[in-house]
Amino acid sequence: MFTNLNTDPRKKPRLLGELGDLSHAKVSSGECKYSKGTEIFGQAEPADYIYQVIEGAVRSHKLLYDGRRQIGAFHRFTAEAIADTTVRLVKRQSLERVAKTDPAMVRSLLTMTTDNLQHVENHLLLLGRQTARERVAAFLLEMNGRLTAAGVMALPMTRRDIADYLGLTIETVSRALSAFQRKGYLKVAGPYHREIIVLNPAGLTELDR
Amino acid sequence: MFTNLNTDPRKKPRLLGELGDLSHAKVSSGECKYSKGTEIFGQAEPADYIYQVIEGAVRSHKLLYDGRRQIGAFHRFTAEAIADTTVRLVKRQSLERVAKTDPAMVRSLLTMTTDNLQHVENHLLLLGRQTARERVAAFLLEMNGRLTAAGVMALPMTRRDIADYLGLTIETVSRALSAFQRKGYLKVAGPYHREIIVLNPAGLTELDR
DNA sequence: CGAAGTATTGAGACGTCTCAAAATTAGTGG
DNA sequence: CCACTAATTTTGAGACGTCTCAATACTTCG
Repeated sequence: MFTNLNTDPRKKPRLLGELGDLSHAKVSSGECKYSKGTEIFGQAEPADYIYQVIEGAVRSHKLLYDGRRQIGAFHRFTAEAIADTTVRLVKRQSLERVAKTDPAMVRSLLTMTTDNLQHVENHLLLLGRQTARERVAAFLLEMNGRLTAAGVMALPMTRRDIADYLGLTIETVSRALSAFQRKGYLKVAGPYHREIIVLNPAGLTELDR
Repeated sequence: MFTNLNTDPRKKPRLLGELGDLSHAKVSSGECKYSKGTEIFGQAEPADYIYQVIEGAVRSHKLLYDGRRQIGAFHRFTAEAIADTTVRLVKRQSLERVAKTDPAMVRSLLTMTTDNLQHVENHLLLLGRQTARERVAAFLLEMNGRLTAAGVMALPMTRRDIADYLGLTIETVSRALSAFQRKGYLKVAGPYHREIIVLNPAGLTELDR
């Protein structure tokens, strides 16, 4: 998957994901490790680099001047929490040079970007036109689709991350989850950031139509 | 610009835009004309084609089962309203064949997709975290940036289109515009769908920070 | 065990939506 | 060009949902 990973809406770096593997490509790249909670940007000129997550999990977000935050996507490469992460840095300039000699890679990049675009456009509909409960239901089903089979999954992020992904407050997310539990749509167990959710998808799917 | 143009969130066609010109490319393409209000899709299998607007203006949107709509982007190639439009159809399959022989075109597509992704990700922030007035202000400034110089512009779409673009109701859009007029941020004149807006960007820019 | 961080719950405030009516504009046929 | 009708926009009043602020509960970590 592909996305911005920004603190400033005006800067436009890119984050590479699962589809492409640039490790053998003829680009000048370097790996960097970031521990949990570290800002990946601010350390290199964002717009000049492309990032690929090798291990860990990353969230990409944008900020408004007053701190309001919107997460665009979660990127997960292990079952871990938003945790220690290794990232490969690729100079954009270098990439564009390679693009001329490696058409397959460009095609791969195009596929990734297109997939990401589809995800983000679905997210527009969610943010623009769905209620709080519909958003939380959609989020749970999205996570469920990516993870373990059969409605059992871990939620490796905080309520704040979920809220900022769904354009809600943490209180509203919490209330929605509580309501779903009361209705028998899910059960929660386990420690923070590794909560186990047992889904009864029937109810949620109806909400998420 | 690049975007989905959907009635069904599950189908994923692509709409090409200003950057690329496929008319001379070695792809099998055909032009189609659509009059105002026509659904471009439903007439060919959406997922199998890529679309490029040649003349006119197009909006792309997604729908929920109950009719709630979210517009992802406006695409404008004349100053006209969402009006009669000519579209070039390119078979996706054909495009992928060409991609192997025409790396420049793939790079062009990648650029377009990346640009579109940036636009959509900014829109996520708007839909997730900005108030109604901030959204309307951002919309006006976005349109202003694309059109005539110096704060004079035509608004070639209905309140419903604007509302669905901003994730609001038509009433809320109307109230925001009225409030801006009362504050002296803008003046409106002219007929429906060709309203002339005279901006005083100072106030709006502050709102749109 | 204590402290800090995170999540849940409650009560009220606020903003947007819904529904309804009035005003304005567009389109049509005489 | 005018009258009439349909469509769109504006405005108003109240309903509803989410946010804000505050208190409590729970978890993690020292």
